Amino acid sequence: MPRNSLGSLEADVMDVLWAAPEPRTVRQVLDTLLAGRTVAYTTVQTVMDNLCRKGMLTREPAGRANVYRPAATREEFAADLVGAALSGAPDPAAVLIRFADRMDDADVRRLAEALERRRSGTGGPPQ
Amino acid sequence: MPRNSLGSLEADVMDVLWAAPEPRTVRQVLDTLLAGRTVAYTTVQTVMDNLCRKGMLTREPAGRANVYRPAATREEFAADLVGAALSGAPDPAAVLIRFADRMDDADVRRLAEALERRRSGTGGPPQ
DNA sequence: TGATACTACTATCCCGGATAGTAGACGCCC
DNA sequence: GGGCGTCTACTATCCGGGATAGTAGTATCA
Repeated sequence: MPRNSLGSLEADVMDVLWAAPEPRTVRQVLDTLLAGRTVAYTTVQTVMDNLCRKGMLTREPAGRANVYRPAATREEFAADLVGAALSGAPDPAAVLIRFADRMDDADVRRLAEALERRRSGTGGPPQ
Repeated sequence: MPRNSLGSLEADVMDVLWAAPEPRTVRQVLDTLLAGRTVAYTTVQTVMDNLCRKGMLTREPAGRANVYRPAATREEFAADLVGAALSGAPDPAAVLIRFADRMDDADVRRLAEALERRRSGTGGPPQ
């Protein structure tokens, strides 16, 4: 079963790029992936090209190769997924309230505090 | 593109069953679906059988047919999806905080209040 | 200029969902 | 009680997307 709307290789590639402080070439991503699995250069290249077409990655020339960087942070992407999960639900807030029942107390506290901060208008969203 | 981890027909069937106050037979679901699309009885039957095998529906005999009911409410299912969307994110609460930026103020208020209620230990989750 | 590395294009395989046909069982009506 | 209609179970086909990778072309460097 594909992880999170991405295929398994796609997700692995995104993980590598999200973990990297700098944009990466296909070769660099491949080398990282080879630590945990076997996959051909061209396979990774195709997947990264697909991710570009889907808007998940941006590409820019660097020397004779291209470097790729995530178009969104992992958090932004995950937030999109949450939005998709909630689309079609008649009451999104009710779903999140239910979901909060499964969260641990520390996360609930952090979330509650963040919401309070937003409600009091203090917070422009960070970043 | 499939809606929310379910195929489009699967999602339509679930919508019918979630909207129904009582469990429904294949025939009844089919009749509802036929208002908006053309689909064969056996197609619906296969899809509902698949949903049973996936644990999304439960089936019980009723007269000479079976009736089907959702194994979980729409909210519970959506909460599962949210959980899946958050799995793999290193900081789930951060994702939700980011997502809250996209919610309208009324929903944020409701969510914040529900979280406060939970933190003060008042609320066993409804259901 | 030849070796190397990168890209673009293409092809194959596989899986899951969508779709529906067929066969068998069961109950009902005449 | 036998045919008719309905229901279920099983099976088959089709299609799209992801995974995988090969080939050809191009650019770069020694």
